[in-house]
Amino acid sequence: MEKLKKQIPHIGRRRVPEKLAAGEVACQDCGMDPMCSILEYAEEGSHVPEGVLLRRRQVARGETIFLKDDPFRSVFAVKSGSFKTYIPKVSGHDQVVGFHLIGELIGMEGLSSQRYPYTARALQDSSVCELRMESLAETGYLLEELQRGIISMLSAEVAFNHQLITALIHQSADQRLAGFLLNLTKRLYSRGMRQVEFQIGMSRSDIGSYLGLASETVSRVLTRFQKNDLIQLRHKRLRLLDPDGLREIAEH
Amino acid sequence: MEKLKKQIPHIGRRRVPEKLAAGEVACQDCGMDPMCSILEYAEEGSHVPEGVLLRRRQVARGETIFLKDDPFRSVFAVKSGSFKTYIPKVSGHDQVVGFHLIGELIGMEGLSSQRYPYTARALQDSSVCELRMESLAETGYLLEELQRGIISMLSAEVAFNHQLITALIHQSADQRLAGFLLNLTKRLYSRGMRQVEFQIGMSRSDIGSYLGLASETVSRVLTRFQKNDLIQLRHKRLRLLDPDGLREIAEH
DNA sequence: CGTCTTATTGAATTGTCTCAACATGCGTGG
DNA sequence: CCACGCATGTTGAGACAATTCAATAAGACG
Repeated sequence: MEKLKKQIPHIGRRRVPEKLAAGEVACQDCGMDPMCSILEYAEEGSHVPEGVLLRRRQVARGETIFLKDDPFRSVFAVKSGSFKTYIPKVSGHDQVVGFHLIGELIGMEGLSSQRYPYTARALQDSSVCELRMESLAETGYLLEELQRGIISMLSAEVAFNHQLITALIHQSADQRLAGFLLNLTKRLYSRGMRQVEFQIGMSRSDIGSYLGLASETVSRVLTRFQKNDLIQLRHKRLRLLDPDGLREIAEH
Repeated sequence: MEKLKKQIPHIGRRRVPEKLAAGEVACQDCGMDPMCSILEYAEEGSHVPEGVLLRRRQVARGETIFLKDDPFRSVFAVKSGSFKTYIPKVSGHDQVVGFHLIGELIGMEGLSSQRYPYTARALQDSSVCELRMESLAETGYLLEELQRGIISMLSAEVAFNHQLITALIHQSADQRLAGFLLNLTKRLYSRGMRQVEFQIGMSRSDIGSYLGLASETVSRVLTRFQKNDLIQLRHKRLRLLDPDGLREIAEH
């Protein structure tokens, strides 16, 4: 990603100054930025058709932006709010496969099969930017840089999943949750969200599904963390009081 | 991958007929094939430098082809034998993150960070082909088709990992092992290995690490499968006697 | 042929799940 | 704006699958 910027250094500077709504990620902190940059740069050559990049669509809490097995059209970036991606199950509980925070991308994994492998639903009122890969492909317009960005992102995703798998396998409920909380705040921090307190959109059962725990276990562990002054958790507002303590637990 | 072949239909036909050593995967069944094909095709234009594609290096059992955090150089394809990839842990057991059978690729995930995220070790005497991405990149030679192949492979990998995560979370030891055995044979079958009996290179603890089970549990379940005439397992030779029975268990 | 590693089997322990009751929050409509 | 009802979260007790520890058996390899 950073490499990409170095290759096209004039990008970013020439970007139109943006007005940030409260709680929105800045473009330079957004995961879509490398691709947006390339597209905007390319626009001068006017090869990019209209409607390839749709900016800041509002998505209401509970709304889906695509369903599992929908034909792959677009990659989305979360501008504000948060999403969960999950595989719907007939037998009761869905399987949550990911949380997508501010500045992160959704839908990339549809590239191979040309179908989305999961449903994406807003956990709270959110907004997204949409990159219509379909239109891009149709015009035969798939810049090498763009592809490189995609490759970079996908291989990062794979690495992250390896970590997740390792975590799920060997770690106790305490370790998983400590790691999860640290991961959340780390991700938000890297996107420029530097508050001490965060709104976590996901429910206990979402977290449980994602981490392979019963929602009751999630609840129990979180209250215990709270009793030990590791975190503060009121309703859906989270504050890490003792990140080092959590790290201690996560790494054992 | 298939799409790739359609786009360049003359590829494959023009390939030099190869002599297959016993137990080797045929080039047309190998995961590297789309990339090899492109490279060979391109050779006529003589843009590809020497030494980008190294064919059939022998790797002895127990030997590593790269270590975790080594600088990323190449992607490898397994021509014969099998490999495990794992994250070494100071505290005793390593975490196995993947098995790589005949015709499958290793190392792709190093692309993003430019370092290998795991160590790759031969489970038995094996041979590999090596694609030196480094040299490719240096010459500025990164075909769009090649990139598309990589993207396709990576997003398939992500999808597979989602499945794996789901499996690890909700499934019992029996289900995981049944699924694992079916997956192994399915992969071998798709690479042209059609024997009823296979040499599985991995130990019980490798399997346990990979599936998140104690090696004792793996052992117990496998012997139970054997008692129920689902499989035959002598030493390291495996035969599926009742795939439907296994499917029944895996899908519950 | 003996040694070292890997696999099997047994018995006791434990972390997490399930089931269940209760509490709290949230959105809706009156 | 409040009251109601449903969804979500908390807490407790019992059940159970898989782990751990341990002892033995069976291969692998020089």
